This record gives sequence, structure tokens and C-alpha cells, in this order.
Amino acid sequence: MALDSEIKTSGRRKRRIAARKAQILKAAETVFSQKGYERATTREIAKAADVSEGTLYNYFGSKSDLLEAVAKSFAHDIVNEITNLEADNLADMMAELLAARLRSGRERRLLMLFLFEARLSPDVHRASIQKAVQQIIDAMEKRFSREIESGVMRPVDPAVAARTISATVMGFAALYEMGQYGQERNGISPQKWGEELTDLFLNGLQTAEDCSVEDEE
Amino acid sequence: MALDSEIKTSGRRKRRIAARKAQILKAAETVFSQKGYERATTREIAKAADVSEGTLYNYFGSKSDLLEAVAKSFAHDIVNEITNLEADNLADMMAELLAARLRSGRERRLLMLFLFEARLSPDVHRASIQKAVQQIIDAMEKRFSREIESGVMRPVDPAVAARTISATVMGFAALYEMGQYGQERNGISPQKWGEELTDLFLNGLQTAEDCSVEDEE
Amino acid sequence: MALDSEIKTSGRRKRRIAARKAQILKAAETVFSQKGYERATTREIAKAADVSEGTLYNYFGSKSDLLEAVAKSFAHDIVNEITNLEADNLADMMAELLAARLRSGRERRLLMLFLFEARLSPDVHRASIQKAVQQIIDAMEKRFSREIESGVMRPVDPAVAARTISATVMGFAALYEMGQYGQERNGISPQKWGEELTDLFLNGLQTAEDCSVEDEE
Amino acid sequence: MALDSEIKTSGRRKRRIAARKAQILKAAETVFSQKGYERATTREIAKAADVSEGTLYNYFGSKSDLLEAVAKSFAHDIVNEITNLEADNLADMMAELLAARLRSGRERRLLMLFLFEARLSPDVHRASIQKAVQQIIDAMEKRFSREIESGVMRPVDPAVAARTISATVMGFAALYEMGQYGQERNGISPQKWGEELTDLFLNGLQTAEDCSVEDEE
DNA sequence: AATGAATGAGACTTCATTCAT
DNA sequence: TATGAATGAAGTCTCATTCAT
Repeated sequence: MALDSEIKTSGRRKRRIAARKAQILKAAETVFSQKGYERATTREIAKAADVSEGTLYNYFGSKSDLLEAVAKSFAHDIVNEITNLEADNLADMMAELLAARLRSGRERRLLMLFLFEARLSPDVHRASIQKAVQQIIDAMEKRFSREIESGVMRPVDPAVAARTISATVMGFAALYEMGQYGQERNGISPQKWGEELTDLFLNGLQTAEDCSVEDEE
Repeated sequence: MALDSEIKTSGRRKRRIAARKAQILKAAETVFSQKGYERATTREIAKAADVSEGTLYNYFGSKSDLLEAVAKSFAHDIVNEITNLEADNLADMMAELLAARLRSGRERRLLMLFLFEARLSPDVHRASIQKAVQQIIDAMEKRFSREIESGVMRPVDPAVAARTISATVMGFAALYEMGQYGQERNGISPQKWGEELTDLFLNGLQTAEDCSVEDEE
Repeated sequence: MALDSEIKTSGRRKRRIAARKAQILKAAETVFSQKGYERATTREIAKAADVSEGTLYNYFGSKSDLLEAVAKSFAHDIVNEITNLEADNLADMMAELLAARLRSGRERRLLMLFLFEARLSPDVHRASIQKAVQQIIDAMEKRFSREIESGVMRPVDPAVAARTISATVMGFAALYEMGQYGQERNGISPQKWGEELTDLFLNGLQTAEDCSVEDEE
Repeated sequence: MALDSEIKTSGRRKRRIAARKAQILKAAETVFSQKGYERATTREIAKAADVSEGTLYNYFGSKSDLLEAVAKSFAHDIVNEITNLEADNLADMMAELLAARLRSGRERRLLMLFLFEARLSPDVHRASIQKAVQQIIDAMEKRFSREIESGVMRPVDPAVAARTISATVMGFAALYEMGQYGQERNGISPQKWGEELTDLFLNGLQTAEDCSVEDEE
């Protein structure tokens, strides 16, 4: 009985602990995405998570650990989305792939954060963030391989394509956040941008005549 | 004679001062590009410039001013290059435009820096960095307009194209720096990457048949 | 019980925090009064309060805030004393009013500090110190009004009188501190000085004949 | 001839040097009186004197030396004025003595400066400023002795009187500068204040009846 | 397990003073 | 003699982290 109660308590406790950890993680994600790593303070994260600073350190060893955890969780979500995205044709898939990334400000900002921190952070920390980004790219590469195999996509190097698309999305995330995305084109939605981008990627920049010529080479 | 000597001296001094300013600017560029704005310390910049910290402040009002100056100088150089780039055909121009950006680690890192700081910095500082990035995009837009007018480029929206290319370059800069550009493809040179990218942008991702079809729409 | 204990603990903590704040305030008062605002360092104040510099900033937002708090607390004490001072006759009241100010070195020095800083500090800071000094003068003015109403004091303008006495006290505070108060008259106590001053203020400087004459004008 | 010319040159040079020194001294006086000693910077003083910072140090050994020189020159001027002030009666003399001090903002501020710095400065420096203040008080004491001897002034202790008046003037200088002198009495001129003060000092605070009584003691 | 006060290293910046020109 | 660039010590303040309660 006592044991049983203990187990129950332990179970409840574990759940509460997990919930608390998630709550802190989410707060960290929010603050990091808004302020960047250096400008975010543990105090602010604690406040956003509605816990004390001390509690933060009961769940995560350091500020740096918090960033790693955020990166891991973020990569996990994106990889899932890329892998499971369903679309009838290449244009739709690409449009969705691009638009989804640009749609959410949080996602845009986190992408930037990781790209930046992956390079600037001290070594250990750095590796784990790089790993998160790598996972996203790998997922995309696999997805492209699938599309090429099924003949939907031109047989480009899927590694190149995955990195190109990823890079473009990341770059757009940055532009978008900077407000330079289209100052004089304020009405353009992420959706619309996704389509225009898709057009560019699908059809390229050159004129139709060139297209056939180049293609024959 | 005495006057002449004085002028000479004064001239020499002026030259030395200008040189010193450039020397500090370059040191700041280096340190900022390696560490980012927040992690860079004035002490480190001073050391890299081989001057005392106090001297830094004789030439620039604050750390923030230093970043602005770096942004300005950087944008100036890139804009010149974009505007004056000469190429016989679209493919060459694009390849060079892309490869040039990726070739220099310093340039890659500075691009990232500005994209990041443009969003995170406090307002005043922010505006001037955004301006620098805007200038680069504008230069590219103008260049594309020129190419479209002369029929070399398909009549896409030059604003969209400029931002897309810029975003892609920036994104690649980030990937490249992260070392994720192609971990298992270490032998690939920026040159080669430029060409692959160019292919993607010129010819798109879809198969040849799709190309003509989509084009006719 | 557990709750009760928690409340007790919390109470103890709160008391300790209040005590700490007072302890820092007192240290600041001491150091400011000895060194002046500019020459006082936060390090020295922290040391005098037996806390770290960081702790200082947990209780007061800035060095300037510290000075404001000192001014506020000082004014509060003096105003109380002026308002509640009891004396049987004008001579006693004046003597006490004057002597009390001169008796305490700390009070003398703080008066100087505020007079000085009220003029030199940047605007915001300045206003709150001026307010503190104003409160002291106001208290004295009210006190004089009371004495005039009750016929104890000649019906001079209480505003003029309050400012004159205040100014004199402040000036004496300065002289006293400088050691110029009476270099060759070291044995004179603040008490004795208060009496001599009182005589001057009560009877004026002129001879008796003049007194009646002037008075009739 | 050569010698003669050298002497002449030397004379001219000496005059030029003296002029330059005076020019720097005046600038220092201005800046010190506005900003206080600590907040005044050598750069600002140099600028106000229209010379370089280096030149400052050719004429004065240190910032502290500058303050000493200012104190000396100031005391010299005031002592002269006090000694030579001519007035037909006590009331006029007192009024002028008081009003003159309050009339000039520069004089008010310098008085404050010396009172403050005399206490706060490191020892050596301190002595010379104290000396300057002492000289002013001594001059006033002598002047009062003269007036008492000639029967114009009631035979109070001249040392007490001199210090009282000095203290009052200094205190008023502080109040005046703080703007608390009479916020709701803006129209009152230094002249008018001088008269009101004179009344207080001549006739005292007590009622006429008291006056005669006290006087008889 | 939670709290938040305490810590102190280290960041940016100012400024009196020196010295080569 | 005049200049003003260079220096570096020292000051204020922030913030990740610890620990007693």
C-alpha cells in the first residue's frame, strides 16, 4: 500500500516534473527567439516560465543547456513535418514546404538563432546545435530522394537541392524578420511568397528557349 | 619652408590617423565576424587592432558605432561589386554572383552578422544595419532589371528575384559557416557550389517536360 | 504548522531584506557624506555595507538612485525634528534648531552634499534632491508661521526667515566641516556656537539705539 | 642688439605666457563653476580656453593645480572688494556686502565649489583651498572690527559675525543656485533679498519689546 | 523541490595625463 | 611651445550561477 502510494506519487511527480520542464523549455524558446542567445537573460526566461531562477537550474544545468534543448525539440518537430508532408504534386509540396517555414514568426526566428549560434557558440554546445540543423537538412534530403525516385522531381543531386532550399528558407527567414522582405510590398503574404518562390525554383530564371537548350546539354 | 614642413607633417599625421581608423575598423570586422556582436569584446577588438581600449573610443563613439561602421563599409563594397560585375551570359553572371559571396569566409560571416543584428539590436543601431542590407538588395534588384530589359533574364519580378537570390546566398553563408554545407562532401569548392546553384536557379527543379508545360501556362 | 512555519520564515526573510536595505542605505549615507557623490564609489559603499557590489544593485537601481534614497530619508528625519521641536521661548527654540544641525557631523555633511548635488546632477536626479531640500525649508517656514502667529516671533516674512536660517545653517555646516569654523577657537562647542548665533539673529548686529530707530521705520 | 632683441622677445613672450595662463584660468573658473570639480573635464576646460589639452599641462601641473589657482585668484578678488567697500552706514554696507555676493552667478557657484572641494579634496590640495576661504573670512573679520571700533556696529565678536555672515552668504549662494531660493517668489531680485537679509541681521527676529529687554542684559 | 538574494567576474566607457611630432 | 592621439586605470553596472532557507 505504502509502496503503491509511493509509486503513484512518483508517477505523478514524474509527470509534474516533465510538465515543468516543458514549460521552461517553451519559455526559453520564446525568449531566445525574440532576443537571441546572448541578449536573453536567465531571469527573463524564468519569468516567462513563471518559475524562479533557481528552479531553472534544477531542470537545466546551464543557459547553454537550455539552448541545446530548444534546438533538439525544434529539430524534432520540423523533421516530422518534412517527413510527413503530403502533397499531390511537386509545386504544392514545394509551396507548402516553403510557406510553412515562413508562416510562423517563431519558426523563422528560431532558424536564425540556430544558424547563428551554431557557429558562434563554444565547441561542445555548438556540436549539438549543428546536429539539430543537420537533422533538418537530412530529412529534406531524404524527402527529395523520394520525390526524385518517383519521378516527380528532376534528378538533381538531392543533397544539393536540400541544402539550397534550406539555405533559401533560412535566408528568407532572416530577410522577413528584418522587415526588408518587401518594404514596398507590404500586402504580400507568406503564402503568396511561397508561390513566387516555388515558381522560381521550378521554372528557373531563364527564358523558355534557354530552358530547353540548357536542358538538352 | 617651415610652413611647408608643417603641412607635410600635418598630412602625414592625417594619413596616420586615417590608417589607424581603418586598422581599427578592420579589426572590428574580423572580431565581429568571428564572435558576433555580443560575444565580441572591446578589449579583443582593441587587441586585434593593436591599440589600447581607450584609443578605440577616440575613433568610434561606442561598440555599437563600430558595428554600424563595419556594416556601412561592407555594404559599400558589395554594392560596387554587384553593380560592376561583368559577364557574357546569365549563367556566368549568376555563378559569379553566387560564388563570390560564398568564396570569402569573412564575407559569409559578415552577412550573417548583419542579418542577425539587424533584428536583435536596439532601434537606432538596427536601422543603420537594415539600411546596409537594403542597399545590397537594391543593387541586386537594379542589376536584375538591367538583365531582364536586355532580354537575358526571364521577365520575373526583379524584386522577388533579388530577394530570393539574396536570401539564398545568406542562407548558404550560414550553412557554409556551420560546416553543414556538405560535411561528407568536403572536396566541393565554392566554385563548384556556385555552378550547381546556378543550374538550380536557371533550370529549376522540375523535369524538362514539366518545364515547357508550366512555361506555356 | 507547516504553513505557519513558512509564514514565519517568510517573515524573517522579509525582515532581513528590509534590514539589508537599511544597511546599504546607511553605508551610502556615510560614504556619500564623506566623499561626495562623484568621489564615492559603488565598491566603497558596498564594502561599507558589507555586501558585494552586485547586491547593491539588487536593492537600488543605480548609484544615482542611492543618492536619491539618502536624500529622501534625510529630509524625512529633519522635517520631523523641525516640526516637533518643543521649546519654551524663541531663544531656546532657535538655539536648539541651530545647534542640532551643527551638532552632528553626518548631518552637516549631508546638507552640503545635497546642496551641491542638487545643482550639479543631471535633471531627473536633481529634481528629487531639490524636493528633499524644499521639504526641509517648507517645514521650517511652517514652524516660523506658527511662532509668528502666537506672537513669539516678530512678524517677519516666514519664507524669508526660513530660507535665511536654512542658508545660514547650511553655510555653517560647510564652514564647520572645512575646519575654518574657528581654527584658533577650537574649544568652542556647537552648543556655544548655537547660542552666539541665536544672539545675532535675535538681536541683530546694530546697536540698541539703532534698533529702536530702525524698528520704528 | 641681439641681446636687446632677446630681452624684448623674452618680455613679449612672458606677457604672452601670462595672458595664456590667465585665459586658461578663466576657462577653468567657468567650467568648474558650472560643473563642479569632478564633473569638469580637462578636455572641456581646454576647449573653453581654446587651447589643446597638452597646453593645459604646460601651464598647470594637474587638474587639481588648476582648481587651486582658481581658488587663489577668486579669494584675492573678494578680499579686495571686502576691504575696500565704501558705505555711509551699516545698513548700506551690509546690504552691499550681501547683495554683491548673490548678484553674480559665477561668484555664487565658485563659493559653493570651494566650500565643497575644501572638504572633499585630498589633503595637499585641500589646504590651499581652505586657505583661500580663510582669507575671505579674515578680510570680513577685519572689516567688522573696523566698524565696531568706529561704533557703527554693536560690539559683537567680529570673528563670530564674520563667520555668520559668510556662512549665510554661502548658504544663500547654494539655495539660490538650487532654484529653491524662492520658487513662488520669482520676482525677487538679489538686491531685494540683500535688503531683507540686512533687515534680519540688523534687527533680529524678535519683537521690539524683546529687543530692548535682551539688549539690557 | 522551489525560491530569490547574494555573488563577483567581466563588460563598456571615461578621462587625467603623457609624449612624439 | 603647441598639439591631440594614445594610454590604461578605474568606475558603473549586468548577469549566470550558487546556496541558505
